Amino acid sequence: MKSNVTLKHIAKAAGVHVSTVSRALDPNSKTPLTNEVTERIKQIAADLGYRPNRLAAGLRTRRTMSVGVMIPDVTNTLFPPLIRGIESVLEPLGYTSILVNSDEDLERERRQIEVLREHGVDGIISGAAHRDDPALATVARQGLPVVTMNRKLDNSEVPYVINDEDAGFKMLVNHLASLGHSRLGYISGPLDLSTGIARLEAFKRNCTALGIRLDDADIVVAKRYDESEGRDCAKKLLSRSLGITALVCANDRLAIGAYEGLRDLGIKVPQDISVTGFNDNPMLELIPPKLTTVRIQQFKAGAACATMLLKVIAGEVAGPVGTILPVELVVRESTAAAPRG
Amino acid sequence: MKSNVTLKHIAKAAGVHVSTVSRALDPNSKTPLTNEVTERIKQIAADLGYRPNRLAAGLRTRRTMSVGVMIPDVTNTLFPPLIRGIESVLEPLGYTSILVNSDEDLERERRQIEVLREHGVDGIISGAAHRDDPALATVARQGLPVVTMNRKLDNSEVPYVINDEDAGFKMLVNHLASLGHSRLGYISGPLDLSTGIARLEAFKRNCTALGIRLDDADIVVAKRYDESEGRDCAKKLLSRSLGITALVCANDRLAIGAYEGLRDLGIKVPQDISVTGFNDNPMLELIPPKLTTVRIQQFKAGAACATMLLKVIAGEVAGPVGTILPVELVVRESTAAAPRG
DNA sequence: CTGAAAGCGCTAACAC
DNA sequence: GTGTTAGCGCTTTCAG
Repeated sequence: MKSNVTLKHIAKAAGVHVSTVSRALDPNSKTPLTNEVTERIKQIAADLGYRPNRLAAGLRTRRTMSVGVMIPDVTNTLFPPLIRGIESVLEPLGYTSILVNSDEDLERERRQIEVLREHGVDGIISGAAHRDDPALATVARQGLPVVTMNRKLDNSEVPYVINDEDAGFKMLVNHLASLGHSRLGYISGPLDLSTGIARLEAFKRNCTALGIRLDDADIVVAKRYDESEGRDCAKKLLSRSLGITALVCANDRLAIGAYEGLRDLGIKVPQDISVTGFNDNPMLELIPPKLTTVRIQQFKAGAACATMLLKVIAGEVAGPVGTILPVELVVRESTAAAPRG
Repeated sequence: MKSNVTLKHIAKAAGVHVSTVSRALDPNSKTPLTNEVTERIKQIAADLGYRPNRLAAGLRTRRTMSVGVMIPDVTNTLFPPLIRGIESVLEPLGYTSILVNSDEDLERERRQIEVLREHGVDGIISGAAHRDDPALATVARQGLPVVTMNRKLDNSEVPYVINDEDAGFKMLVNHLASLGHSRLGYISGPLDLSTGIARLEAFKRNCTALGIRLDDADIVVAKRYDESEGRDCAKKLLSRSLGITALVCANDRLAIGAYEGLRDLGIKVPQDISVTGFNDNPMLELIPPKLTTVRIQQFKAGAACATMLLKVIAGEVAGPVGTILPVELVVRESTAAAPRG
C-alpha cells in the first residue's frame, strides 16, 4: 500500500549495506563514497520508486522537514498571500506546512501548538500572535524556533516580520491634511494585538506632529478587525463626535464596514467624509468607492518570515530580530477635499 | 528542547514497564489494566507534561494522524471555507492538515503528492483534481485513501463530493427564461475540469429543455476560472454573438470579470444584459451590481469530504461513492427583464 | 571507503 | 494484568 520500498530493499538489490544506501542518497553525507557505487544506488532507488520515510528519518534526526503555520483564520483574505509567501521559500527546500487556525482564541491556539509539537514540526510561523501570548512565548522559550508574522509579541525575544505602520500612517495623515482635513476620527483595531496598538499610536503621533487636534471621543476601538465592527464603530463615532471630516480605519475590513454604517446614516463617501483603510485587500478595486489605503507586502512578509525561521532553525539568529517591511500609500476614490464647514 | 519526556521517563517514575504506560495512555487499548494503575500513570504523564511523539507512533502503526489537503490556490476565496470545513471534522479527532497548492499544474501536483506520501499522510483530500489526473489516480490505486472535493475524476473509483450543478443551472436558466430572455450566452470554465464540462452540459441541457436556441457562437470557453479570462471572454462573445440578452458564467470570478468587459463595451448590467455566476463568493454583496448566482455549500462540502475520507481510511467504503450537495439560487441585481427587441 | 550495530519513541504480539 | 521482546525505517557512531 504505502511507500513499500525501503533502504533495505535497495541495499539488497544493490548488494550493499543499508547504511551505504543511506549515505549514497544523502546529499550532504559526511563520509564519501565511490562515485560509481553512489550512482548505481541512486539508479536502483529511482528504478524502485524509492521515497524516503520522513517519519523514520525524523525520529532519528529530530528534524521533520515540516513547519507549523498558524493564522487566525484562513478565510480572511489577508492571510492566504502570506501563506503563499511562506510556501515560496519553504517548499523548494522540501519543507511542508501544517496549517492551523486559531480563531484569535488563545486556548485554541495553545492546543494547536501542542498538536504541532506532537508532530515534531521544526518551527512555527505565527500570524496569530497576541501581544501577550503565553503559549507561543512558552514554546519559543523551550527552544522551538518561532517567528511571528504581521504581528509581534510584547517584551519578547521572538523574531518578527511586521509592516511599517508608522510610515503608513504618516502618509495617510499627511494625505488627509493636504486635502484640508483637520478633524479626524479613528477606528482602532483590538488593542491586545500589536497591530492595534501600533497603528493607534502611529495615528496619534502623526496627528500630533501635524498639529491635528484629537479628542478621546474621536477614537473608538473595535473588538475585532471585521466589517460588522467597522459598521458599528462608524455609527458610534459619528453619533458622538461631530465635526469629523475624515475617518481613518485601522484596516480595510473596518473601513468597508464603515462604508455601510455611513450609508445607513446618509453620509456620503467621499463628499461628506473621507475614509481610509490599511492592508490593501485585492477586492478593494471592485468595491465602490474604491478605498484609499496603505499597501502592505503580504507575499513578501510570508517569504521573509520563512527565511527568518530557517535562520533560527539553523541557529544563525541570536537575540530579538525584527524586520520592518516598507509600505505604500494607495490613493483611490474614498478620500477627497474636506467639505467646507 | 523538544518534547523530552517519553514513555520511558513515565515508566521509570511510575515504577512500571514502558508498555504498561503505553497501554494506560491508549484510550482504546485491547489489554485491560487496573484502573488504579491507569489513573496513576495518567497523572504522572500529565505532571511531567508528556506529549506523545506521533512520529514514533506513526512509524509503528503506519498512521500519522495527518491528511494532505491539496487545492489549486489558497488565495482563491473559494477554497478557504472548504479548508475550514475539513478542519471542522478532522481537528476534533486529532488530525492535522498539510496544505499544498497545485496551481492547476499537474506536474507540481505530482510532486506535492510525493511529498505528502513521504510524510506518511493517512489520506488526501484534493480540491485540485483534473478530469484526467494521473498522479492522483495512481496514488489512489496504490491504496492511499483519496477523496476529491468540488471536482471529480473521469472514469475513476475515487470518491468525491460535488455540487449539484445541474440543479443550479436549471434554476438559473429558468430564472432567466421567466424574465423573458430567449438568447443566452455562456462563458464556460476550462473543460479539463469536471466542473467545466459538467456546467457546460448542464447549461446546454437546461436550455434545450426550455427550447432556448443555442449557437456555437454563443459559447466561449475560458482558459482559467479568473477575472481576466471573464473579461476577455465577455468581449469575445459580445463581439461575435449579437442578440444575446443574458450572459451565463460558469463561476463568479468569470462573471465579475465579465462586468469589466461589458463596461468597456458600454453595455450596462442588468439594463442591457443580465449576468449570472456560480458559487456565491461572499464578496459579491459588496460589488455592484450584486450578482445573481448559485450558492454552493463550501464549508459543508469540506466537512463531507473529510467524513468521507475517514470512512475510506476505516475501510468502510467500497466502490465509487459520490455525494452531490444541494445548491440554491440567489437572485440579486444583475438579472432583470430582457430588454425589448 | 564500506559494514556492523545501536537506537530514535512507540506499539503489539507474545509470555508469564 | 503486566513485563519482555522485537521492530517500524532511518541515521550515525564506530570498526575494519
